[in-house]
Amino acid sequence: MRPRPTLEDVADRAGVSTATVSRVLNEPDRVRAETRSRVEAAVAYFDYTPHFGGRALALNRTNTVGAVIPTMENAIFARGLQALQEALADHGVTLVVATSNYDPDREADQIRALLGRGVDGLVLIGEARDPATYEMLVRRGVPFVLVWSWRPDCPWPCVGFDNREAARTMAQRVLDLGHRRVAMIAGVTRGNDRAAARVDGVRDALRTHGLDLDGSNLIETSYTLRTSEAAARRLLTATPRPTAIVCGNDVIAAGTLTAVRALGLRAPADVSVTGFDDIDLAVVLDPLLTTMHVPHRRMGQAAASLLLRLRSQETDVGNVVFETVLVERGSLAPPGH
Amino acid sequence: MRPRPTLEDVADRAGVSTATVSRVLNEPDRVRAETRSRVEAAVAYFDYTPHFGGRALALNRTNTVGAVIPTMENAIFARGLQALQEALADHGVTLVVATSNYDPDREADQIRALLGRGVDGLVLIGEARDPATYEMLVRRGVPFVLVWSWRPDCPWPCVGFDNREAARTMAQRVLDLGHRRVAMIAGVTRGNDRAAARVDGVRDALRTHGLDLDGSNLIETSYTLRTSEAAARRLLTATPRPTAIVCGNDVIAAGTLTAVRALGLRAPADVSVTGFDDIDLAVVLDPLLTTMHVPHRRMGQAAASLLLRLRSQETDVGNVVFETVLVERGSLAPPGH
DNA sequence: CTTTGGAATGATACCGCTTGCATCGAAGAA
DNA sequence: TTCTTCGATGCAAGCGGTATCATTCCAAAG
Repeated sequence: MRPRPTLEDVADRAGVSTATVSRVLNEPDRVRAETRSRVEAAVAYFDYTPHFGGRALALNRTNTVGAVIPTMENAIFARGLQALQEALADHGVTLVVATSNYDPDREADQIRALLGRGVDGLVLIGEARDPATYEMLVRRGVPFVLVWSWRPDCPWPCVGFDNREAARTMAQRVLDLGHRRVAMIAGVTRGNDRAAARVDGVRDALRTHGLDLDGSNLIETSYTLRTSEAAARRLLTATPRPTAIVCGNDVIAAGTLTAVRALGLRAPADVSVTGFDDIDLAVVLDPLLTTMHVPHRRMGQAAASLLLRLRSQETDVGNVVFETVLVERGSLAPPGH
Repeated sequence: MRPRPTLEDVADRAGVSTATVSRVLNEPDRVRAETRSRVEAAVAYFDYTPHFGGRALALNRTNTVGAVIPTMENAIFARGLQALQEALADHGVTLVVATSNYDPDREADQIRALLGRGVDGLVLIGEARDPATYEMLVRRGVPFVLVWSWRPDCPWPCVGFDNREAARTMAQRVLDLGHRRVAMIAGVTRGNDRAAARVDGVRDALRTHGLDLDGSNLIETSYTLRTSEAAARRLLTATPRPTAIVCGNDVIAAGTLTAVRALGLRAPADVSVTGFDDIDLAVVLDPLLTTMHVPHRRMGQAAASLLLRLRSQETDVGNVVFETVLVERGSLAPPGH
């Protein structure tokens, strides 16, 4: 195994200086065609690729952006990341993904790790985090964009939708169908503004009917099948049993449907169930899940676009707000149907 | 926004040389406690973090390893990646993930891209790829490990299980229950040795009963709900209808169950369905999916371990083979039950 | 023929960090 | 007291690129 070829090796073989080789690689037009082809031959001969570290040092950029997401274990973020990655790749930027497992401290660690790795841009999920983190990002001048949340007056560049409003819409629909014993299984709201906003939205809707969410009809759970099934069991074995359960996301809804079945009940006849996010899972459940569709891919693309603009010194790129769409499938029906 | 602090800034403030600061950061024991704490104070003062490029250049390593997976859009690889990432992080190594979308050419591109980013290790899925790619990896001396496949005499370091044998076991079980009209919906086998091995395994089993897989009872499809549902419809509307459909993975099985339901049939009474991989999806389907459990997390951990050893010049690290376990749930039953 | 302008290329100073080697000083040995 | 030893620290040479500025060369203008 020979040592890795350097610019100088290529330059020597082509009989030019390293400067010229560098130019051939970066601004081909600036060198005479004949020279260029000689250099290209030498590059091919060595199968030369620039040394990442050298380049990063000279340019002071890595063309890498990082994303910190809560988890890869459910598909919620997958599609958005895929779109993000593709859009960035079109501009020669690589995406590095890290996960926080919904833990704010761990998220901060991962952000630090990515910065240490020299990312020159960051995509973060949601808005809720320690102000010190924002301060650090601003101080270091690292461009970043927040995805998945949007609210009026968000002070940071963000791409998302109004979780609260979307959840309100969903709950309103449930109420419109005649449900009055409505419960909610929410995601853990600590450090998770999306989960919190969804709770608020459901509460907003319930209040217009003089109802509320409290200890008796609101449970927080992590986004896993196991824990959400347990939560659903609690709700479903209470008296009186709710006629509808609004879930914080599709995974929770899946767990809930499992509990419904396990208890010998039927959805939506005995209890309606709604989800949120509209991941693939929603259409393989039985009954098909009524859920709030979120434009995953478009969020990923928009995040890429904002971030690229921020990277090129553009300031004040604004926000991008998407609409969500309530997708009615079989899991929601009037009570008793 | 001040310019990023450098080692020199820290050194000046602490009244020492850059060499000492570097030592404090990398081999704290080699510097006197009193000096060390002065340096640490200066580091804290500037909130200094080493420049990635500078470090990579001086050390000629990035402490980054790359993984190229087919897709993030289904959960098959998520858990393994998570485990891989955690295990690597314990050793100060960052994981960078890229996706190929099951396209061999694109995979090669992504490998090149990762090498260009200076990864000093690579995790790849499966064994099937252009020999030129292997040659390049060897020539550049980049350590790599293959995950998700294993076969006797695999010439590369790999971590996985015997897909063929596992598929054979599954098909054998189907046959043991009395099924004779058995069909398979496989993943696309081009460039995917796991998919191909699973087909081979099923074929092995069928042959012991004088049966075979051919154009009439074998369909290849991409790993998506939409395409696999379409494939299942084709099989289920043929005459005579198969009494069991062995699927190349759980996603395909989910699509198949959707088709079963859409056609007014019932599983397993009218047709049994089996999956492969045992992702979370398997336990929210109705009926619960009989599938082959694959030790995702352990594969991720083992891959990390092998790769770390290869990185530290260790050679000939061998392979790691896992057993898979047939998990019987509700979707498989004797024909006509 | 000389002059001049511009295009092509070369020489070289960084970029920030690590590390081998030199230096310094204090403690222990002679 | 002088010499040795060794731990602690500094000096400075890279690591592999990029980019500025200087130089060369050639052709067209004078």
